[in-house]
Amino acid sequence: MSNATPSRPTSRDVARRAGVSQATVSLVLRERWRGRVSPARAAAVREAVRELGYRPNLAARTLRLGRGRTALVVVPALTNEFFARMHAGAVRVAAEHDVGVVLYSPPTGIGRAADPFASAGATLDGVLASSMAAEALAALSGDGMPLVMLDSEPGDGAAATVNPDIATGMRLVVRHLLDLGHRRFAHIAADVPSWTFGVRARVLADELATVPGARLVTTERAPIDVTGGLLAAERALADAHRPTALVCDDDLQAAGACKAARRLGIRIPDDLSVTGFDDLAVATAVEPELTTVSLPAEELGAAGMRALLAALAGERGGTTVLPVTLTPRGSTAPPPPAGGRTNAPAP
Amino acid sequence: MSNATPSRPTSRDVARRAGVSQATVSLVLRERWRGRVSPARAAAVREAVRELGYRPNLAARTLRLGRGRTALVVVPALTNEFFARMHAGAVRVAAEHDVGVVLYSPPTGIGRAADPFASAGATLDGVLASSMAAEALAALSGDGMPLVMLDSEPGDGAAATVNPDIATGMRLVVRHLLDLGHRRFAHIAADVPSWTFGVRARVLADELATVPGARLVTTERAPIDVTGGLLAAERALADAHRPTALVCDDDLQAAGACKAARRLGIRIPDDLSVTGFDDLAVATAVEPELTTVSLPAEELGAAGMRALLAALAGERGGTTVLPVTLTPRGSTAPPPPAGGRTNAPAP
DNA sequence: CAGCGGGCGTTATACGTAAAACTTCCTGGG
DNA sequence: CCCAGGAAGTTTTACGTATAACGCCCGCTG
Repeated sequence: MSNATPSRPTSRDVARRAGVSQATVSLVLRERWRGRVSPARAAAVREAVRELGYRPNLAARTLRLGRGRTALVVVPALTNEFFARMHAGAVRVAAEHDVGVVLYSPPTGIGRAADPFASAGATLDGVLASSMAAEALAALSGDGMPLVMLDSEPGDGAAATVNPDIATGMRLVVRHLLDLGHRRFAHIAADVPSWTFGVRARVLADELATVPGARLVTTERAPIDVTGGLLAAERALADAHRPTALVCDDDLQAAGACKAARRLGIRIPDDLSVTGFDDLAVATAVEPELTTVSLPAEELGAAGMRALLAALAGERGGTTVLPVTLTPRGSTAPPPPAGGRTNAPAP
Repeated sequence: MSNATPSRPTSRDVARRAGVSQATVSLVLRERWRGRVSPARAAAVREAVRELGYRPNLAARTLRLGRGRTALVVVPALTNEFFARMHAGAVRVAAEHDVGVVLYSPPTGIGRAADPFASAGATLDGVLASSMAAEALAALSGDGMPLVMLDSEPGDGAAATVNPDIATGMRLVVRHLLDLGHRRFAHIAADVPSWTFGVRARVLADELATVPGARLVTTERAPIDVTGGLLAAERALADAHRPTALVCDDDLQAAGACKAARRLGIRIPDDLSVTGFDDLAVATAVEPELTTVSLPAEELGAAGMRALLAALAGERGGTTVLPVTLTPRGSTAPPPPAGGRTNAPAP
């Protein structure tokens, strides 16, 4: 177990053991030996590799090849379940292709974009970035490093973009509520600038504009957490012309909104309908369960990584849009009878 | 934008530009120039570095030095909020010390431990592993790679171990319930083998044993999610001799348990007390909010990374235990008056 | 004045791998 | 019989960095 040399075996050690030259070992291991090395020797090399437990030194390989097999994944916040799931999908695909993943999560929002590249530097082959601002692109595209954007504004700098069909998701939510009879809406919006939230706000407004009498009473910006949703809902419901439907940008906010309503004695879904977004674990943890939009988070990350691998291989991909579905649950229902009026006549 | 040579500048390019040799550049950049390079030349080198936007090639540096500045972090499942927060803490500390982080999350539970080392190989300097089985140690300790365990059984193979004070956490939960008057308990336990869950079960049993009349009616194993907790609670509450307190290993399970109870017409906390563990976001999303144990997840990851950095520097650390706190909320209360009897008299 | 040590720099080499360039041997066709 | 050409290897070199080993020059001292 403990030899004189506890250091890792090199390809030269393998060569010595197999009785061949180091070059031959390299040829065999790189599967470049068709018509270059006899099958018998190749087998001997592989046997020696097995016996010594040899693993190629990645630093040396990367140095020699000019590129490694490592992708940088940038996510704003891993503690957000959606990003975590996206990341899991990306890591899974990367692992399948024997590509390592280095994670970068900006300490304070989307800020200093140069840092991760300084630390992971030349060993990186590509970048998979989620929900990032455009200025971060500049630092990268100049380096000729393939960049795939996830959940972001499709732009020129990226080799490819993979997005969930947010527009359709929000459209389904609004239609669902309109079909139930709702006309007075409030939007609890995420307080961070991001493509996905921009789309949600725009589609919400657009859809309401197509229905006479329907209107957006108020938009409240809030952090993406339970407390944020709670406080925002309190503000939204304080309005005399109270909305009957609360459209939230996130399930956590929706859960908070439900708490706020209950504290005000407003029943869900009888008096107020609430919708979330993303279909996180919390959506089925609360009561009533949240009507929400299910996003294929894992598949999004997986597709993003596949696009990045394709880009590394030279292919140039466009924008991929993944389908989303509306998942109706218990937090939405027709508005109360007086839903159309301000002062409700008692039945 | 597009030069003849789009490739990264090397230290030789910097040397040429500054009118010095490549060795001098290296000396300046490594801060090894005290009495070796004149301040004027050093400044010139730094100027050239700035102008060219030079970044050292990490692969070459790693190859030369025999070690890099990269740590492997192994977590069972990033989509678990607790692990995500732990990981965030570890990444933060690593970034502060200019150390890169490679993430490995086993595709299927805690399984093949050799894989990540194959893919990240020789460039790794140390490993920070969470909730891993002991056999994974073997593959590593032999390589002489420092290993720090998080949230795991303190063992010999690791350079250091950092754990939350799970025993105290569970003790606080049980005392809290006992003080409220509960005597019939059920345990909804995580169905994965892990140090932390073993401790919880043991402490729960031990504490109940110290109080005459107190007993554990049943232990139900369940996956760590809402549905798992829901189904387990249904089983636990089907018992004729129904428990008055449900101790869950995780907040998600506790949330599911609350749903199950409500479906059975059991009020929380009036008829049944439920406790969670970890203090995840869901704990305050549900109603009533969950009484739970707050674990310092970020700090755990941060302390683990600090221990790993210390180990890389040659220091040998022991076991660090981080304090936890009980966070009482609305899901616990004294048992109903008939709590001691099986057939409750209708009031 | 010769020697010599210290400040300032350069040249040369090693890390482990990949692959181009080269050598050797063998077979078959003209 | 001789040579083209391919199979089967080996030798050599390059990747970019860090540092050991080596000069050179200047001022100081015996």
